[in-house]
Amino acid sequence: MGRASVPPSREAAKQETRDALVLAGMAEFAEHGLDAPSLDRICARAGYTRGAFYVHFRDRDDFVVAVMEHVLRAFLDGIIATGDEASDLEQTVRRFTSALDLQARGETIALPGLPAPPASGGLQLHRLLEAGARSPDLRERFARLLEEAIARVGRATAEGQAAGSVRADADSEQIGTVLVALALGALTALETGIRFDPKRAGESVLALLRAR
Amino acid sequence: MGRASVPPSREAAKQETRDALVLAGMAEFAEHGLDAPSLDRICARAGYTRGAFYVHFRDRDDFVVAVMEHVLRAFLDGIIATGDEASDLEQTVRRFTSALDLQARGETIALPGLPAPPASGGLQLHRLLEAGARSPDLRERFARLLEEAIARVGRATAEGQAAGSVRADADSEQIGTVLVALALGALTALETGIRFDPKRAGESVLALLRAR
Amino acid sequence: MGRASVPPSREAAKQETRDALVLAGMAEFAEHGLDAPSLDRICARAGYTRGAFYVHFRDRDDFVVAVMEHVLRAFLDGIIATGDEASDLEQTVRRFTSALDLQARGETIALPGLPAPPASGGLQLHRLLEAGARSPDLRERFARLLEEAIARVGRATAEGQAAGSVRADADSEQIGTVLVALALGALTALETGIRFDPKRAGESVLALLRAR
Amino acid sequence: MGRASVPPSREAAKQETRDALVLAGMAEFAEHGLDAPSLDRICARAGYTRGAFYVHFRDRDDFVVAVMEHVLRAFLDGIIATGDEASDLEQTVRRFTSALDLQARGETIALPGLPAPPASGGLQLHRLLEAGARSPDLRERFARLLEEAIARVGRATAEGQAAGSVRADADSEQIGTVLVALALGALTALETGIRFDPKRAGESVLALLRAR
DNA sequence: ACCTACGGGACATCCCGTTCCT
DNA sequence: AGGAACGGGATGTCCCGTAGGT
Repeated sequence: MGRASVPPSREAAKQETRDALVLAGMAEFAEHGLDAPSLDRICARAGYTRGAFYVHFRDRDDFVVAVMEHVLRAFLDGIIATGDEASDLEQTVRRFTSALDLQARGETIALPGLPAPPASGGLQLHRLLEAGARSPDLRERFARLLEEAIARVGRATAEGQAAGSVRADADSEQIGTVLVALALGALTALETGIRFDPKRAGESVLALLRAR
Repeated sequence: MGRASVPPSREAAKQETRDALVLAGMAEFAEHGLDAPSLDRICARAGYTRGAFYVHFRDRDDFVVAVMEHVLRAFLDGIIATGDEASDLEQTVRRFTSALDLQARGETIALPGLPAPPASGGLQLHRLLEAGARSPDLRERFARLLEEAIARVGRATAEGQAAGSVRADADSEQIGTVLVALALGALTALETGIRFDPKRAGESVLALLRAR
Repeated sequence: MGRASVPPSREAAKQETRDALVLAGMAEFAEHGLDAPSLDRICARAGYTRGAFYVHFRDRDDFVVAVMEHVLRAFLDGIIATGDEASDLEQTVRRFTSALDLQARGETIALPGLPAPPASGGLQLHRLLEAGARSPDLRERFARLLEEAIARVGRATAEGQAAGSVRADADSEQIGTVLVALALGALTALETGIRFDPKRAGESVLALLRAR
Repeated sequence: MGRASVPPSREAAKQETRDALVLAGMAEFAEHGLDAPSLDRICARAGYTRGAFYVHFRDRDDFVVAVMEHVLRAFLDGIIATGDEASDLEQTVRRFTSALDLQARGETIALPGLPAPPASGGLQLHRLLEAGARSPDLRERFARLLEEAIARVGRATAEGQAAGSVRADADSEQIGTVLVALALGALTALETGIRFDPKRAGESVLALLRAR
């Protein structure tokens, strides 16, 4: 402590600028997609010009990746991390399908960290994949995250098997993989606009997994 | 009918030009993504200029959609349609996981209609979704296709149940939905680069579905 | 003649655009100097964008040269060419000093071809020289023009000598050179803001040249 | 006075930095013109960064003016001031035309204070005028200098008339004005690249002025 | 006094869509 | 149908002036 708070002026101002740009980017991308918004529009919305932009980002792609990272983190903080304790398998699946259900109704997942998700339409998985195609770094980050999810679901499965609530004749790790893939597929299915009811699908899967 | 015997040369030449452009587009998109290639590059590769391009396509997006439709059709013709008769559930799943396995090894799915898929990396689902985001028309087409797949898998499930090889305590239609979503998720998983073994995952799923 | 006037559409439109840009450039340069006006300002004033600009000019310097050529031509058409017949030496000198006198009062030389010389301050010799330093082509053009002026004044001198109105003990060609240099110097002197009366200086020179 | 004996090291170091910047500026301007060299280039050449620059100069224009003042002073010290006593008119004219003749041959006027004028091409009057257009202060300084030259030439003329070597039927002050303007014009003429022989022109002028 | 870096603004290139022309 | 090029708009680089920081 002591005098640590006196001159955060420089670093703070810089971070403020960067954040303003990222926020503006999130809003513009949510409203008009990843390609349409010009840097001038985004910078103007943040109250800066492109001169400021290129202090913080190498180029447009670098910026897109930064924004998607922010979105991804917000999504995870809001959806996964909230209740990471009571990780019983049924609850995990139901929490996820509920979130999807909200998204299916266009009500979007409440993304904490956003002033107001204007018309975001939720996570937009395909944009995340697209950004990942541009940045191996982001792709890697996303992959780590998925693997962590797989591990977590796998553990929940094993616990369920130990407790006798999940059928025992299946490799718990494989079940983790399959369920996470299914989650990705559900997101994709929603984006394609096909008739897809997340809750019913979730119940069907749970039925398959239930002991007996 | 009627005056069909006059030289179709006019129409044929036109179609030839269009095809050349689409082919060039597939190659460029496969090599450099959907955004990078300029129309000049693509047209030059096809042996034309942009003047010809705008005779056949409304704008760039229209062209992207046309190319993706072509890719999608080729994919389906090659993977699904080949053996659409012996639609027993296990075979359907295995055929798909084998295709994914090829893709996982980077050997790409042999796309008939391509001279030589240079570095395409297969279907690139996220590009298809991206294209769908631009064109409601393409999205709709893709959605219909998925729903047909769901119906087909649902029928296979029902037949399996009737034959006693698939567990009976599940709505066959829901199983179709879940399996197709799972297929989409598997494609997505591969694109993210996570450790994912399509064949093992497929076996796990079949195990869950098996009677007993 | 015949049908020469039917479709001048393309070429004419192009020339119109170019002219509009040059006109806007003249106005902006006259008001704010050669360096200050941005291309965006100039193009906006002409009713276009920079996209149009680069169809007609290689870069900013190329444009500056084009504008200065236009100014130079206008200056010559207005000042020299008007009365190129009665080229007796005294008249030539007086016409020029009168023009300078106008410029000295800030009233600018009426430049035909300009809608209204806003605050041009006349020819601004130093800008012409500056432009010449950037473009050997323009410099060359300006040099040719000066040499023609020298020749013309030389002839007028010789005629004056033949007629007995100009002292005979001087090389008429040298007199031409000296008088043109003097004209350049007078323009320069005016730009420096020193106390300089063109008419009186002209009379002094004529006195030196007069026979007797 | 007072405390003048404390080490002047502070002041001296500062002046040294300023001089280094001006010297670097002269070199860069001589090599690439007034506009092209960036402040970063100039400062790097002087061994500093822009941080040092803005301690000594308000902005770029201020710097350009400072450099041009330096150049002007060097020019005057070298050309005019050397022999300012023996101011007989013929000698004054001949000294100037000799200097011009050197410049005409591209040998440049030896500018004391320059390590080696790389490709300076001498005074470059148009740059001086350009700088004057930016700085009323410099323009004023230049104007004073010209008026002093006019006065000096005027006196020399009057003396020549008194001695009977210069024709008496002319206002000596006007002759001064005309000769200085002629000098400016001669400089300009050289910069345009026209065929111009300073010595011959000088002789012609002297002939016009000679008594008889 | 001097350096580092933030942010504003200009310029040149590239690309797309349209229009005239062949 | 296809080519050529005009004109609009976006991107990235460069440069200047300023404000923290040493």
